[in-house]
Amino acid sequence: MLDIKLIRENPGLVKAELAKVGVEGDELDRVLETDARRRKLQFELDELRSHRARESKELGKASPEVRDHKRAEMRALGDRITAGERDLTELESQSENFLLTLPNLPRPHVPVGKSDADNKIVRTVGAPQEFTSFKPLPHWELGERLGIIDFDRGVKIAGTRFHFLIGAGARLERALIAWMLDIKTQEQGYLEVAPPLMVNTAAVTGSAHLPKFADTMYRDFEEDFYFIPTAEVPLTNMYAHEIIDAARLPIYLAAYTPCFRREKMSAGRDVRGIKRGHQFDKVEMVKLVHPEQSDEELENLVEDACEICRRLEIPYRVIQMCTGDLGFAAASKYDVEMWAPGCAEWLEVSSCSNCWDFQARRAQIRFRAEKGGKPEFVHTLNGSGLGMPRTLISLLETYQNEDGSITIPPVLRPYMGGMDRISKA
RNA sequence: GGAGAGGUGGCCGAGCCCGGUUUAAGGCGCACGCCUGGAACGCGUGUAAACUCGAAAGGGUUUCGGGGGUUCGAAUCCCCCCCUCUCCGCCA
Repeated sequence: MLDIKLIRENPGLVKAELAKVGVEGDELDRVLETDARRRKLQFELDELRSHRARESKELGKASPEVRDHKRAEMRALGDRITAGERDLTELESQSENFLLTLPNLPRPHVPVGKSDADNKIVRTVGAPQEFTSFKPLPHWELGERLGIIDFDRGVKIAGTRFHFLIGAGARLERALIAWMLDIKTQEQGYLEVAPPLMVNTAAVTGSAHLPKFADTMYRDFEEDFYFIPTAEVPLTNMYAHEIIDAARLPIYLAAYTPCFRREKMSAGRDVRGIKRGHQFDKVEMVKLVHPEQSDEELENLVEDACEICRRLEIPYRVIQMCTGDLGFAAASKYDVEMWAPGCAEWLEVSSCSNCWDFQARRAQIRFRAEKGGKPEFVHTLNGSGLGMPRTLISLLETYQNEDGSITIPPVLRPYMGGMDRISKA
């Protein structure tokens, strides 16, 4: 959420920045008008309430005659206050509801652009390998031939975009998760967390997935539960409505969780293989940091994601999102893409965002810089480290052999009970 | 799911029956000052957040789990909801 004070004091700037992310700021004038009315009403109401408190106290001490005499007058005052409170609540929720629909503003260094076509390739590490003796297969063929991915039975019991991982396939994913978490916790300084996979409306609003993305999430309509679309939601909200001691910052959190997405927006896209399912596993990183650190922390976060690609020895590249492709909550964002030779494309395995104070303001995550100082909003960052299905795709396709077997990357062998190759059972 | 007990400031805890005398007692913690060679003890002072008016100094309002109601006036009375604990039931 944007700071209403920033909009109030600098509407021109906010409009210009919103234009960069493709949002017309025309409605800003309306919210400013609402805000002005709200403040005026707030002041008037405060005066009335102050008056009532004093008078009521006097009335308590007054004689019964005086009391009866003034009662009608006070009653009218009470009615005015009640009416004013109703109006104030209405104005507040109007402003609030509007502010909740505005996206974050981009950082100044983010390249201005309209769509993903304007994104910038920051660097490419490793070159896509040449397959000279045979043509690399896509993972759906490899997986089915090896019997480690079963699409038909996934569809049978759940529907399209579901699959089974079986035997060494399931084991391989579990190995990836354990290995990634070990790197996060033992080398990169993250605290491992196993969060709830279902969260309430407040949490999903705090992370800015509501109100805008309501139709992309699964939910329980009877009980105010949303199935998390990413662990970013529970991790970012972990410290909601808290004032964190500055000495505890930065907070680095890592979690493995399944993620649930309706993928309504992408109906018909990426239907082949395991690239885009309704449910997928992911290791997620979240950082809560001092505002002055967040730009630098984002760079480190991207590196923490890239480290996984490096150790798997799979070519990857880092893409800087332009203003038009930042998404709703990010002020700055990088994607990490891994090369998948079978389907011959770069796959987004990580998306790393600096959300600035956008989520912190929604979720009221604050810290106190010094004793007695005013609480300030932290900055929140999140990034995948990494998403399983696409990492699995790259891995299977990269490490495939001519006979259809898969070589297990050396770093994962300890997590596979020493197995060095997946062959047809 | 049923029954009972609860939810009060950073923490503990009184107030609720019986509405106004509370500026939410008292304690702990924390900060500062005095005391001390230095500390402990002791003494004193202070100790939330949000909104809002104001150039500032400073002022006003709201918040006793959340919402609604009664009332001139609600932490206190009434209704609904949420959460915690104890016991019972059911269940992986």
